[in-house]
Amino acid sequence: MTTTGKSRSGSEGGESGNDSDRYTPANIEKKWQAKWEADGIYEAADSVEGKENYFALTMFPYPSGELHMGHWYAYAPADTHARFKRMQGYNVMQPQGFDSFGLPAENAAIERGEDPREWTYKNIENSRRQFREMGAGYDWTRELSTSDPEYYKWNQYWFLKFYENGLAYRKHGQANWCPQDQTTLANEQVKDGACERCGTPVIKRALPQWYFAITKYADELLEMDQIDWPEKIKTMQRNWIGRSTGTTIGFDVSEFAPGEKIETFTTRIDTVYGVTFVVLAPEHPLVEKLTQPSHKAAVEEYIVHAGRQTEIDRTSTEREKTGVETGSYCINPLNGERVPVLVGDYVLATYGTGAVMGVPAHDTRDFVFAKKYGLEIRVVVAPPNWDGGELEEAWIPVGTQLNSGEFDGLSSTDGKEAIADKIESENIGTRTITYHLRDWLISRQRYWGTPIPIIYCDDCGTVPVPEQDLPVILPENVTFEADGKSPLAKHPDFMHVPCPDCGKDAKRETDTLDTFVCSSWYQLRFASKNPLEEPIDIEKVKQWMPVNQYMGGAEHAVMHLLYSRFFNKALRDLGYLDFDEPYTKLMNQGMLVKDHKKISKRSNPLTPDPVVERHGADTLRCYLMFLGPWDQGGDWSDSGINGIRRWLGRVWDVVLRDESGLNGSGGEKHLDRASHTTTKRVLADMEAFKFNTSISALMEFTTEVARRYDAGDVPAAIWRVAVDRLLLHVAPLAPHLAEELWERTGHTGSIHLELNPKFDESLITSDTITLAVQVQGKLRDQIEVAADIDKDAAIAAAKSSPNVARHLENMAIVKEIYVPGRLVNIVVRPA
RNA sequence: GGGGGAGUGGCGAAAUGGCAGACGCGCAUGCCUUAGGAGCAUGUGCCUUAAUCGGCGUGCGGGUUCGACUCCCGCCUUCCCCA
Repeated sequence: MTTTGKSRSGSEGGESGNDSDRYTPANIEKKWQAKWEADGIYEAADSVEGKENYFALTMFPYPSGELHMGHWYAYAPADTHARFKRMQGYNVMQPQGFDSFGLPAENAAIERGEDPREWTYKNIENSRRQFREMGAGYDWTRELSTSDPEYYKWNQYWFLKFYENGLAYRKHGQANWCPQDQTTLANEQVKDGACERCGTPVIKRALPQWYFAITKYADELLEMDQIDWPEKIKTMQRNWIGRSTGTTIGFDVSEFAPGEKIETFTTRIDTVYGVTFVVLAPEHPLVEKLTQPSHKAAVEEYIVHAGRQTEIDRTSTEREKTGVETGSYCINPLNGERVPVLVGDYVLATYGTGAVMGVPAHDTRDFVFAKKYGLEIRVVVAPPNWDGGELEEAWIPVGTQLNSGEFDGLSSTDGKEAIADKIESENIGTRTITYHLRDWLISRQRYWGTPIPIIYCDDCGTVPVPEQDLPVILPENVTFEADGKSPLAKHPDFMHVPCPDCGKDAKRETDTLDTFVCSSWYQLRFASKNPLEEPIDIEKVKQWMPVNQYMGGAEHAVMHLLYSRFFNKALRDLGYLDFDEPYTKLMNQGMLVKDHKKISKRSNPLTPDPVVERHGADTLRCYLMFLGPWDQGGDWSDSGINGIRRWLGRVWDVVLRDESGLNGSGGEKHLDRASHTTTKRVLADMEAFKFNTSISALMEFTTEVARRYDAGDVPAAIWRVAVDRLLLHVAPLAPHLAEELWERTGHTGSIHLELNPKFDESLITSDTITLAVQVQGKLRDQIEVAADIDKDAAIAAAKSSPNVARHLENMAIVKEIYVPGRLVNIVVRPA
């Protein structure tokens, strides 16, 4: 079907005249977006008679400006899945909002003098518009932005509740400090020793900071049996929490520092008889006391040098391990030996006890260290069949205890327990559980965040802001300088307040909360529609939570997802929630790349708007889902999108055909089989997020429906039912197109409120089947046989094939295999 | 160094242990046409062939099996996470 009189330019949507006959996305998408919103078809009631609630949530975006193609890749398939669940009969609630506090807004202020508030809300507006253009079926009545006072007020509320219950505390300590962003960072935000946001190497800085006591929940956070999450994410969380069981043991140094011991932690107490030195972190408090005058100069120089290194440098396995002697010795409590105490920068003060026992024979790093400094390497866990010779490298696996006093001869597995027993019974140490997980550092020396509701009074100390004074409003008119102080600290009106307890002049806390606090509980706020003077609506939360399906990128595996689980458990223990986990099911989409490279604004840009303009939102949605399995990511190429556009054009064309003249017969079985097979495939694939194969199935079905029409071998009514089925399956994928065609083919009401078609297994099976026939496992023919054929008949039929017979000549049949409905395999050997 | 993915045509990819390459891109040939970034039809893994037949083929090397992209063992490459 071609139109005439088209101009050469603007062939996509600039046509006039016969537009109604052609698929022209621009003509229909805006119309339906407006109508859906006016009709409120995606607004979820908190309960619907006869329907189960289904909370579909996708990690909300940071409004950085434009939604880029990566956002589309995350949100469009997620929206399709939520639409699919709605058509499966669930009362679906799919909200959207904005995680709108954070550094980029503030950096825009510092770099370009833009007001962070204006910048942020302008971006939110823009993102909202783009979500609408995507055709996303969000319940906008639940929208929230975390930078709104009515949201962040409740961050402050939770902070106070945590504080009252010992879950929030302030501590002077070594914090991760990003010199570029001029702020502290949580451990989770340090990647490879650098700031995860800007890549600047992170240094340690002593500061008083606020923490959430997430480590109190370390053990419970390790329990993940009841959540249906990718094993990969669970593993990452387990590794991050990093529970290890071992033994803490003290090495006496009273000879040099009266009454003192060096506490060390080891998971390999079985090797304790092999200790030939002990290493302290340069920051260890005993270094000063233990350094002998003769070694003082060398140690001090070493410590200065170490202070200039980043943690990543210090712990890199590539780098040579260095150390320096203190001149002191300590006593191994197991064998009474006197071993040297060194300072080494590969030991970090912030992990474990800040000191390690050196067992060169059984630890890789200690081995290298001992070789370098000529320290003794004493084997105490003998490798199997060890000849007593020098080791080439440290022996890490299990072995037989040796040089270990009364424990000689035990396997090191048993030795570990026996030695730990002895240490505990003699009170020289204890079994200890340690975690890699640290408490969550939540203070940020930044402006664009939630003010921490604390006041410091000279007389009363740390005083929480009274609940009725919340929210502590983030002031306007602040000055931005990258000088490591929160702009709030330079805002006198904000800072100086009377003490809530005594009324004397006092100062506010000027740090703000880590923005991950905002995203730790937003799902509860989405579930609590229109809460008035409370953080969450407990009754509504019960109706919706936990989230049925959570979707988002795997980059949040150990930050957001862990914090959110912690929040849920903490709020449960504070009496707000009655469930343990926030997200029942988790799906991680993969990364969208272009030319195998990460998409980036500067070097590898990819924006959706031109594609939407040219092909429409439906085409882009479907194309992103057709690229490949969603969880494995996709590789964008411009050329492939035409295939999807053609398919949607074919759907348009076939659905709008006039079937009134159809009155043939004979093709009904074909059409039934195709219909029910398609439904079976699509229902299973959509449920499992396999959008790519769903679309393949629908492409094939589109061809079948057109073929039956062309063949004219089905009655009109039956053909039209198949077309409706096609549209219903297309609806979650290409919502505008399906809605337009649904209306044009005489239906009333939105297609998105319809239910998915069902399938009848008995209509899928056919009377005849094609059997593959193999000889020696190689395909030799394909034969058409009755579907219910038995083994003997199938084999007989196979042998009657001339091509098969040729391969059986002069052969003796060894075995005959029949796989019902699939194939025959004849195994032979030369006769 | 540890943990986890992934490796299949020119490209994106599909395949409960059972006909490898569905579906789509691209390409080729043809049709249509007011010549165009449109539409339709047919073909398209590689080698051989006029065509069949046949042979080869899922990163590499072994193994289990009547039968392996799929399961097992050992490598290689690559991506992500953690050190």
